[in-house]
Amino acid sequence: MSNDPVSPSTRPATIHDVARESGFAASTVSRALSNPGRVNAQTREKIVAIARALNYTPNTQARALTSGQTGSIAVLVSDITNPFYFGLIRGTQQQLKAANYLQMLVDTAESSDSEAATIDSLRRSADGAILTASRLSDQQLLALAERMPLVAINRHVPGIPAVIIDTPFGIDQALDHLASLGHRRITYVSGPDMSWSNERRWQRLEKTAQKLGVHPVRTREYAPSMASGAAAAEAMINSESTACVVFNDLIAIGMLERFRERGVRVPEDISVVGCDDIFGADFCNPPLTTLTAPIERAGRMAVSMLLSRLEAGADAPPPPPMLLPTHLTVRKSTGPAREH
Amino acid sequence: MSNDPVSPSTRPATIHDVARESGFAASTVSRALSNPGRVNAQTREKIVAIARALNYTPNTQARALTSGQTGSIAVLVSDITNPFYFGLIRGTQQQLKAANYLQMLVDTAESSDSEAATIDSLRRSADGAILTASRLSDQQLLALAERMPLVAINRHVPGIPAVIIDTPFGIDQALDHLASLGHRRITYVSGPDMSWSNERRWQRLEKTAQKLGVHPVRTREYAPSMASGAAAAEAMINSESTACVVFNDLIAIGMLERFRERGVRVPEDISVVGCDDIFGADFCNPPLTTLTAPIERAGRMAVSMLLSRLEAGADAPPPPPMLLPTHLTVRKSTGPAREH
DNA sequence: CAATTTTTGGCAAACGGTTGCTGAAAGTTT
DNA sequence: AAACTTTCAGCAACCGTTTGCCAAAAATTG
Repeated sequence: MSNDPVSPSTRPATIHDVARESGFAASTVSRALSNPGRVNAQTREKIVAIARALNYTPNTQARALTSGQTGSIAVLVSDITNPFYFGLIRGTQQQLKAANYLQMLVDTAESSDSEAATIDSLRRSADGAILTASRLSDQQLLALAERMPLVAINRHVPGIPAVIIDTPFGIDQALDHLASLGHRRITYVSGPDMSWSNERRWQRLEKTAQKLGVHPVRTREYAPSMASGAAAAEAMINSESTACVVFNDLIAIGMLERFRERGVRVPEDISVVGCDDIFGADFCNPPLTTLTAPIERAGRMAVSMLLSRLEAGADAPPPPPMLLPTHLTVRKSTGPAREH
Repeated sequence: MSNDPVSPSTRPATIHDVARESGFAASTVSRALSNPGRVNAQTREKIVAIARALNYTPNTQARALTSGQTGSIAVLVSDITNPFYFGLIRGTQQQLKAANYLQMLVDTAESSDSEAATIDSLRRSADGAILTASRLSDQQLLALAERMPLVAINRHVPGIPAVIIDTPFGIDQALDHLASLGHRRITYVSGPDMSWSNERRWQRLEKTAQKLGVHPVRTREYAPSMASGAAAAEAMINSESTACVVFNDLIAIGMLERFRERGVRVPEDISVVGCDDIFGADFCNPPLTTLTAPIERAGRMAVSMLLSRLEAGADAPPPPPMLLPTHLTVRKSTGPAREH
């Protein structure tokens, strides 16, 4: 091949260049490229050939202006620091790429005011948004959903399409597991009070524990970071529980570290169950027994849901929330309860 | 407050709505909002007030059409599966957000053909791009750089602005460390042959090892994943080296796992040094001695570099590559060489 | 107070596409 | 062969901004 795959550094060819070169009108070129049935096969062929030769790429901005379609989806995460989101982002990225959409990654780390404002400014640049762990109120969320197609992850608000990882379902398995190992007093190491998932997990734990004749205890809230695992570990040491279920793996792994520093053996002295099965849960020390969540799959589902919603139009009835099951993955951080 | 922060579900206000409401022309509104000096202070105030009341958000697409500025930057990663990139993405995200840019995250997982094509289609939707571990040839990269502002990470091509994590510098420290522990034969566990960083690391290791009177050995290439760590570990076991420096932490952690399964003790039998210090390197078992790279900082730097390049204009001379130092973080995976 | 300069706001033409409408050409039916 | 239908391509308006140019108004100067 003598000619470069990359043309000289002139400005990109427009639809008008293709029109001039081919002798057809711009409108015909437009239709030839995006509305195949609307134009003679021969004409289309000719136009397509010329477009390719000119290395023509439609300008997404301009297209968005009339069609209203931007070809990109915003993915909002509340804290890009949390590895849980990595799986999610990976999932959304895969699916978006497959559907030829672009992913706009946005970190909303701030107050809910800024979150609403951010989304609002995005409304023009994205065809829809995927919200993970949104801090918006139900009303804010609903108001937003009227203005822009939305899918929420791990958040249930009636009327808003959602993908929900059914960790409570896994909680039952975790409690069965712990109860059968002889644990009679189990602490739930709580995540942020504002977190919807956190509340759900605790409620399920409380209920199921009572059924199993196990005594449930709840800690104060801890930020979802490894660092706060240290404090949580101390709290566990001072408690009388022999096992804990932790809001997420990040805190759990932090606790493991602290336990080792303090000479507390896991699982001989204390059993630990995490939630999510993030990257690292399998190779930490000891490997963490955890509720494996299909994180990537959740990301992919959310995208599919959003995309099919875009096709269906906003007036279509919102689909029911999609529940993704979790399962307990037993590793080395759980064992028989210690004797008193 | 009686009125919602979110207006009713009508379509968003345009500049014309603001114009009509305020009695000024659209052009004046435009100038009032984006070209402060060009308009009377009072008029501006009035317009700003009305714009706010109408909850007006400029349409980025339309703006991009005339101004040529999209307000977003593309970040290309070759494999979003690799946690190394998370740090990077986090860094770019932070800096972009601070500068009020949007991040378009793109996974180029494929052949270099598709990479070039992807970037080309992005040219219209982004003001610039950050390339991490690009598989493009030097020429392709240079051609691309003519058409769109670029910053490369960990890739040096003369004429292309770059941020380079100076791992080779750290390699020296690692070798000093290992040599002083009595290791006399050190294996470099190689990453992908095509990787620029991989080549640099090996060359430095080879050179420095010889200076220190240590015998350097190089393995075949391994894919940068935990899974390939198993094979790499086997290779180490069958070799006569007592220590290894591994292309990256991902492989290294995979090796650690395998060593444990095989009953090989780290660091008693074999010492392992990783590269990058990714999430997890501190809590794996044993915690990994590694070359800590300022990953997030690299992301931030790349963004700053790109942004200042956008301001300076493409004709400004390309800045020299920015070298970011690494340092050895000693944890528990390295120890005295075993006796023969 | 006339002449000149500076401010300030409006008109209209882009930017690069899409799309409703129109009419010519071609094909079909009687 | 006339009447009717379908296919196909072009015209022109429009999407929401920005910006060059112009003129009215205001401020400055002589």
